[in-house]
Amino acid sequence: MSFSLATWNINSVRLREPIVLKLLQEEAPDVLCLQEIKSPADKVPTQGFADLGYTHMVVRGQKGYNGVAILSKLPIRDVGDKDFASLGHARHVAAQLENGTTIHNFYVPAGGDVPEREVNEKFGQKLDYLTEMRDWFRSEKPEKSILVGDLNIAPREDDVWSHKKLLKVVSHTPIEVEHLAETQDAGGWVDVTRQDIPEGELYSWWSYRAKDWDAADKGRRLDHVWATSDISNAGHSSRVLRAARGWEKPSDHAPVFATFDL
DNA sequence: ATGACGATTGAAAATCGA
Repeated sequence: MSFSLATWNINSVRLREPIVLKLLQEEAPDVLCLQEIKSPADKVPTQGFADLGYTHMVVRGQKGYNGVAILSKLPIRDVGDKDFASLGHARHVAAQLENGTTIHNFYVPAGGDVPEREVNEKFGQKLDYLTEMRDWFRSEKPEKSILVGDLNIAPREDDVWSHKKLLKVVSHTPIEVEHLAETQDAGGWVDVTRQDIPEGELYSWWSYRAKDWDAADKGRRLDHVWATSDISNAGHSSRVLRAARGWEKPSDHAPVFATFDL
């Protein structure tokens, strides 16, 4: 079988229900992983999604902050969550398709402003979150798995608009990139987006503060699609739907897509 | 320097995002 998947930091699923529906109508991924839904589970608007065929949902909600959800046209089974770094936040949930593929949906902490754990507790929490992800994957040895989400790190030089200018900016500092690489290595994860699009500038997030985000194009690739090496060759057709950043009342993130033949 | 904004809570201004 073949299924398509998208990951999107939606920045409030209730406020942006109209553009979620637009994405489902126009792009029709089989599975949509959302982050920053900023809603308790029982307040997520599900009727419109169900009307479009997305009758399955696995969700971890939280009032006001964070929150992740997996919407699916295909049957999915809730296979749990982990509270890495013991933050008490809803930042991870996993679901399994009937063919045995596990999908992890992550919202890694942003990490605050200053990239030093001594002066900024949030930065330390971000690093700790990644370290605990790493240790978990070392012990779990994931197989037949896909990991998506807003990992809040742009690892490569061509994942940011200016490598030099962002070296000391949280999301692109060497220590964060190192932590992400260790996490990726621990699970044997392959970056499917960069497997498909190995060359060139590629972003999935543009700040709300830019006067003209499209013209300035000062973006970062914070949103990722990974797969374990046993199935990474089944991944293809990766793309970023940049147009969604320009939709009515947009999220500051654009959705990232991939298709898997499994 | 992108910090020029936007969402949430709670009912104004603070907090968070990255």
